[in-house]
Amino acid sequence: MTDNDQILALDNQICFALYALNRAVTARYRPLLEELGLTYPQYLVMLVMWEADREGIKPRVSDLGARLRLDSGTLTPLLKRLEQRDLLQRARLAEDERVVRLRLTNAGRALRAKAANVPGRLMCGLDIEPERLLSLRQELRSLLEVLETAEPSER
Amino acid sequence: MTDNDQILALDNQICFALYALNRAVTARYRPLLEELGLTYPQYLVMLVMWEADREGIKPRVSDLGARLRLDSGTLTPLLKRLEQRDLLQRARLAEDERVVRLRLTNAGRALRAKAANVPGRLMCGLDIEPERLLSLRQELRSLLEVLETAEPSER
DNA sequence: CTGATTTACATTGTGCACAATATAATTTCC
DNA sequence: GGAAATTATATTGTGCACAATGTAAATCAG
Repeated sequence: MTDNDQILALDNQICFALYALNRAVTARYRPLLEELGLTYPQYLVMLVMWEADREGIKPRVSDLGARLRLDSGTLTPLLKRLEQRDLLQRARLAEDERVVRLRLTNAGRALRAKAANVPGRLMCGLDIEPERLLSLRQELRSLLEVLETAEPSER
Repeated sequence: MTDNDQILALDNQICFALYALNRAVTARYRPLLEELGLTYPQYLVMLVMWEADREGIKPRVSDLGARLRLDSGTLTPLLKRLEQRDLLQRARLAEDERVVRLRLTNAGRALRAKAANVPGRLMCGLDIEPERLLSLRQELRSLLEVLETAEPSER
C-alpha cells in the first residue's frame, strides 16, 4: 500500500472511529432508555430539563438548542413528543410571544428517579477503568471546543 | 450539588461529548463532501468501495454492513442513490441470487482523486497535533472493541 | 427428495439531524 | 412612529439509523 492508499483507508479515519463508537454507545443505551420510554436524544433533552429544574429554571427551546447543539427543526417535533407523553409542557411567553418556555411536569420530574441508575447500568459488565473515561471525555470536549472555535474548513 | 446531581449532569456524560463531537466533525466534513456530491455516510461507503477496488474485490452488501456496522435497512436505499448517480452498480450473483455484489463504475473510481484531499483540508486551520489524533483514534477503536465484545447491558 | 430453517437483502415505519424556508413578534434606525 | 432588520420557533423535505417484517433463495434434516 502506498501513502496515498493510506490516506483514505477507512481504518485510518478518526471520523469513522468516532462515528462507529457513538453508534455503539447509543445502541448500548437503547434497551435501558426503552424502559423509560425515551430515545437517546430525548434522554439528553431530559438531562438538561432535570438540571434546569433543580436550579429553578424553565429553559427556552433555544437554551436547549445551545446546550445540545440542536436546532428547532430537530427540537420542535422532539419536544412535542415529550409533551404528548406528559413529561413536559411548552408555553409561549406572555412578555415575548416568540419564545417557548419549557417546564417539567410532575411525571417528567418523577422520571428522573428511574433514570438515576442508567449511567451505572450502562457501564455494568464493561471492563473499563473510570479514569480512562474521564480522560477520554476531556479529550472529546477539548476537540469539540477547537472545532467550534475554528473557522469553517478551507477552500 | 450532590453526587446524585452529578451522575446525571449533561456535562459529565461521556456519551454526550461523543455525540456532540461526532456531529461537529460531520458538520466540518459536510461542505467538503458536498463538492463531491456525497453525504457523510455515502463517503464512508465510498471509502470501503475504493479500498476493495484496489484489492480487486467486489464487496457484497453484507460486507459493507460488517465493515460499517450498518444493516440493509440503511444500506439498500443509500446504495440505490449511489447507483443512481452512477458511482457504483448493484448486481445479483448468478451463483447465489440472494447476494448483491457491488462494483465501482469508472465515475466512482474517478471520484477518489477528488476525495484524496478531503482529509487534509478537513484538518486545515485546526491547531491539533497529529499524534493527538492518533492516540484518540486508538482509544476510540479500543472502546468500540470492548463494546462489541461485551454482553448486552445488565437487567 | 421435501419440509423446515437459515441467509441475504428489501420494505415499512418511526425518529432524529439539518438545510431551507416560513411566520410572527420584537427591535432598530431613521 | 413606521419601515427594515433581527429574533425565536415552526414547517417542509431529504437522508440517514434501526427495529420489525417480508421475500425469495439456499441449505439442512430426516
